[in-house]
Amino acid sequence: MMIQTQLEDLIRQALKKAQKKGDLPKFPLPPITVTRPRREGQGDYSTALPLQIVRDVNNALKANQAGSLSPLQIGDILIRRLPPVDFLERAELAKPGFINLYLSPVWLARQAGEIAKQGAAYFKLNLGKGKSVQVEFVSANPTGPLHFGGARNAAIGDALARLLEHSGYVVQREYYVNDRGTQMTTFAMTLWRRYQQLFGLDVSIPEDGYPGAYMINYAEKIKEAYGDSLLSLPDEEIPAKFRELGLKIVLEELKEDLAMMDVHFDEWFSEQSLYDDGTFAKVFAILRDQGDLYEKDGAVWFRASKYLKSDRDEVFVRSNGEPGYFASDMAYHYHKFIIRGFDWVIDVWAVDHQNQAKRLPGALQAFGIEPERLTIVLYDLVTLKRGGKEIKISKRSGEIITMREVLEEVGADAARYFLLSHSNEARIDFDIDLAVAQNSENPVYYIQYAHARASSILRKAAQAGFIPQNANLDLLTCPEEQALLRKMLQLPEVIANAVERLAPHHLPHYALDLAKTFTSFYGHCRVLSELPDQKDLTEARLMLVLAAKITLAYTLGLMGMSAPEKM
RNA sequence: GCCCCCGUAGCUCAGUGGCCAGAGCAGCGGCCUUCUAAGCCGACGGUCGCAGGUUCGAAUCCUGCCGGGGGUGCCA
Repeated sequence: MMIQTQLEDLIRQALKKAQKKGDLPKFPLPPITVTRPRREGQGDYSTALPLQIVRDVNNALKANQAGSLSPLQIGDILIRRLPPVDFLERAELAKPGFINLYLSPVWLARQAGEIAKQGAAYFKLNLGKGKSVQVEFVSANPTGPLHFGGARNAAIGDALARLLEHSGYVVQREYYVNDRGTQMTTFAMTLWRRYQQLFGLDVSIPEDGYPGAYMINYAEKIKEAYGDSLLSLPDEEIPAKFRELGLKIVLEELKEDLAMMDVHFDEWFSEQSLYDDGTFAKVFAILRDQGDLYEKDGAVWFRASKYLKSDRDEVFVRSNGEPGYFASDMAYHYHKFIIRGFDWVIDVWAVDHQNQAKRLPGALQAFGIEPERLTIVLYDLVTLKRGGKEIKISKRSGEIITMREVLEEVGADAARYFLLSHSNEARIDFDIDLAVAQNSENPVYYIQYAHARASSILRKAAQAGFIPQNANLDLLTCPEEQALLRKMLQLPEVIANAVERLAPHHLPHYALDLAKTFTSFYGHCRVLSELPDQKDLTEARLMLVLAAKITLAYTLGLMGMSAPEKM
């Protein structure tokens, strides 16, 4: 359990005890929170509980005609009732009514040993208690290479999945493949024309087709595999055949691109399969039988107004007979919750889907699915910059800046770091020059360097024959050592906060903080010493270095970044 | 029109009820016979978009306004 949570329990116990013993009157317990103060001298943790309960206390006392208490008096009472524990050194009262809590330096020092012994397990939480959660992310249309914006989706989605996995959830990563509908047909027909062109036929791509040069590459792949044998295909077979071939090529490419970022999916879920396996028909029947569907203007509408605070209904089946995106989304989420039974589903979408994000969870009530079970994480777009100037993309030529291009230029670690370091709702100006810079301007290298340094020290120590197994950790008392220990202990809190808010951007900020604290320790505290009388200290510090290395690697791992042994 | 997001140090951004607002970078001043100077230490730097309100306490919550972006489709 996190130390923060343990302290909250401690304060709660003190309050209960004070009430039981009659030091304080009885009133319902408020939520008790212990936070990390910003400033030094205010404890490792503090609580403003006396200020929060002073009114309740005095109202209760007034009812008993028993005078009144000040926040400081209440704080004093609570401190006296705090049960003694090994990790808490002392509690101090501070004006106007705070209780500042100081961790025991000896206990802190010994955590280095715990981390070294337990490894990553030290930081795992059990917030999820085995709940199953699906994280669906990226899910870009399979009609071409991934745009760079998709990289942000991948970074956020994968980091969320990792955070949840390490917090006691059973996680499934899913990519939703929009393999049906008008776009797919247009894609297939563009591909067909490009294929024909490769054999010198004078044909042009469809009016609203995909003009990008990558389509020619796809056509060439088909030519390599099939030669000219497809030219004679009957007209009615062309769309389906080229859709199938094109989809296969694109999906392979998507998998490769995402693998460059070390992003892997458990399931590539086909939209078309919802229609092939009867899920859509089932959903349609359910809604129809509930009276949630009606016809108007030749289309079938879903009575969204029945479930949402909205007077606008949704088109379910278009007048051309094709189900709309809303229908697919309903069927898809029916499949997620009812057929596959996920406890919780997180969809990672770009902000331009905000309207659907607002409506879909409520609409699922039509299937008896509580809206809270679907969380849609929205993130803002990414603009690419080079030398401070925005790189414009040309829609007309169909040339986009692909995720692969940027990853090849800046590297997956830097891309992950920058894409993750902004809150989801904030727009990102991604400066390629900065991400590529291998100098002090780039925090990515600073963080990884800290890990490489820790590794280097441990390597050298091993060569020198140090085996820090029974080190006397009580020797870790200097400010830099203690600061490093405190920072490492913060990681579970960072994870818990990131999970609670589904905000992975806290990780890169913490990582930088941790690296800074480690490097400061490195600068102040010589680890490897030749002096015989320093042997104990060296061993203790080696444990600390090992613990720091584990913590750094774990943090980098949560972000999907590598932790190099050498740089 | 209505709805959502953003507006914090020169720049890029954290911080969403707690005690004198933080980091990185840039700029300024120190520090390399020492485990990687891709480094360390220090000083400087802010009317938290504006105006009201709620609260013992507001960058954080509420209302209005200003500026930027997005949404509001028988596109996804």
